[in-house]
Amino acid sequence: MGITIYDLAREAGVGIGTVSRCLNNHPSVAAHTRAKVLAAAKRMSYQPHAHAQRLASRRTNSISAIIPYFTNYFFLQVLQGVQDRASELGFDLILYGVNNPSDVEYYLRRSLQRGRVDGVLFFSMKFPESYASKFPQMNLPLVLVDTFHPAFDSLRVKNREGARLATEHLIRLGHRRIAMLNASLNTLPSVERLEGYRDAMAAAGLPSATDLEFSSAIGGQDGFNRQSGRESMRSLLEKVRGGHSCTAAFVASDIQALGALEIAREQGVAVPGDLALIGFDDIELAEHADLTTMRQPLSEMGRLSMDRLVARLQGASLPPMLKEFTPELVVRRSSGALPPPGGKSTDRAGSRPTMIAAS
Amino acid sequence: MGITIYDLAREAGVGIGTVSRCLNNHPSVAAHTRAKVLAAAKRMSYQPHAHAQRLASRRTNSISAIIPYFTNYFFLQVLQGVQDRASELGFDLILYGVNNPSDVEYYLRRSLQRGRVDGVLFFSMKFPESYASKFPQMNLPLVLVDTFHPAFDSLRVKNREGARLATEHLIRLGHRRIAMLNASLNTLPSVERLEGYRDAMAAAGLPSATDLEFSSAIGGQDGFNRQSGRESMRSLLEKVRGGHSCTAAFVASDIQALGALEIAREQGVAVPGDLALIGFDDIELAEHADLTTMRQPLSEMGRLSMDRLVARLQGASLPPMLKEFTPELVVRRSSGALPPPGGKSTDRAGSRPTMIAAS
DNA sequence: TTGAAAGCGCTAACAG
DNA sequence: CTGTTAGCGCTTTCAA
Repeated sequence: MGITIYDLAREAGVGIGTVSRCLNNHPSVAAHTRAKVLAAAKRMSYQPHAHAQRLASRRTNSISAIIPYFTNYFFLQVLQGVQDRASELGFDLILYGVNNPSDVEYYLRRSLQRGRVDGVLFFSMKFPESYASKFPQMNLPLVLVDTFHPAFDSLRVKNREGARLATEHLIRLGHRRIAMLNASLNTLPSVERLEGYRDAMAAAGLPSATDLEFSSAIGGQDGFNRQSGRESMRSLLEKVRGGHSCTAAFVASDIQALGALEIAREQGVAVPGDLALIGFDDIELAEHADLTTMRQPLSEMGRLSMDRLVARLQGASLPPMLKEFTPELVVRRSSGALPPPGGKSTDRAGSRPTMIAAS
Repeated sequence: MGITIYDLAREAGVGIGTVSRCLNNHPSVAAHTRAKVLAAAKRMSYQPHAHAQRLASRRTNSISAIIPYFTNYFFLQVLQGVQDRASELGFDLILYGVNNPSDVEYYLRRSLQRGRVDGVLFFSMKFPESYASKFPQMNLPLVLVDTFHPAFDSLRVKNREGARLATEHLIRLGHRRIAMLNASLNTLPSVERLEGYRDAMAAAGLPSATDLEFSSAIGGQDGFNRQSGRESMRSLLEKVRGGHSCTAAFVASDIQALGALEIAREQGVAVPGDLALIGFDDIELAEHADLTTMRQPLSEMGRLSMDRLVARLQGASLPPMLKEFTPELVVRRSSGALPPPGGKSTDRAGSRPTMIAAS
């Protein structure tokens, strides 16, 4: 019910082996033979059968991406990079979105099935130890993105350094009492961002202020959400009214920072006037909210993770690689480093921020 | 290099046909034979080879989704619904993200390749007429989401009605001079939303005010972006300062409304005080910006489109279906229907909006 | 109910 | 350089 290489072979007056070679750009085919076959293929509008190819060649030309909560800007950007690059390389991307924890193992098992995919991209979740041996065993390449395991390639953001840079920005602006509004400390990024914050405080000789460290895991996604930001901000403002001084806050993610901004607005606290704020991620909303933040090279991470996977596919038998990305400070108004919006704004398509490359 | 049904057959002392039947729950197998085979399968931790199955059975158990600009909340939500349901049904979802127009044909061709996928979901773009005959011809089910073609199943939002409801909301609040800030009129949704706006104005006996209709396609994505919203809003305010009266605006999408809000803020125009605003979509940011808007049942559309595709897969030979969804009005502060934020806000996890079901 | 055998459409090794 | 042949791992007749 479809044209096969047998039809082409007959049409072109050659053997099926030759047809296959022509179609796959195998070098040892006479130029005129190739021309003849390709002409026939075009004439009959031949289309290879993907699964027959895959069965015979033992390569699927597809990879799976196992990715949490994928209605989230962070993942989306990374995914965009992955899909872009995959498409360029002729790979199909099978998307496995994790909505509850049990999905993870299901998708891992499915990906491990013989011959289903050539490789796996695993995002932002703790990689289950029980599967660590299965990938090498099945000889299936695995690349971790925004998470880490010693046995596999990982691409990560330098959370600690990013947090340090963010905090230093506030310190440079003259703040001494700086709060940290964090997500769940059960996640590695939160822990690392807390460390970076403390690093910067200590390095500046500022009194460690654990009384100004807040963390909330409320509202799902390990506290990386708006509600959690609201909650932490409320706690902070309460303490401030209770007599603690505090003039700035570093928030573990932009989405939490947006929640924090809402509370500030509700309670009449001016940002950056009364309280300077800096976030982390540079999600799209950050620009709209004029939020100073740390930008992560999201889609670039996606592209590079795909490249790494392909390198593995091609047999590179290197030791596990850890590639780390340093976030970049993006200065907007919420941190108080920029003058308030003034006069006639020449429109620069959404007020382009001042960039300061992070060392 | 993997366990095959031959291994299982030997282990269980039966033929490969029997093994296959057991694995596929074929009825005519003796209970104890089945038990024996399944035990062997478990013991040897057998995994079927996806592509061999697909080649032999002529079913791939996967579908492709061709989707534009997929770093966009609208598509993401729909996609989430699709992936959810696909996963429940045991289908793999192959994601084809369209970043430039030429991708569309490439992905359509790829999807049409014999045996690659069982069905195709096509999103939000004009379906190329030149492919309209190819799908029936290849007997490949196709479902359109947020777009329309008479020959195929379509799931759509009632843009015209939604726009009418939005405009009526403003009229009900007493506004008479209501602007419409639109995206590119080359897109169907924009045209329909404009019609709905005009419908409402006419029905209320308000003078048609084409001098208050703005549209901008600047900034990509056919004008469904923040920059375009800024641009339109700037034009509007200029006109107002030039003497035109206008107290409210219906914006074709939330993302444009956010841009409009930015300009209002920059130019010291109070929303909703000086100008009431209503958007369309109910993206996540809408809540943060306290934007009144029309909510579309995004993930439900995704799930239903998948269901429809599966129905087609199972051979239902029905006439093309058109399912339309009516957007729902979500009232927040930007339209001026709610009192300004007051006193001690009992926290309702992000100020839940008042809902008014749309007719 | 079951086993054997014939493909599904292609790739790749092997002669020539 | 090219044709032939043997699988890839499974599903599905067809007899038994």
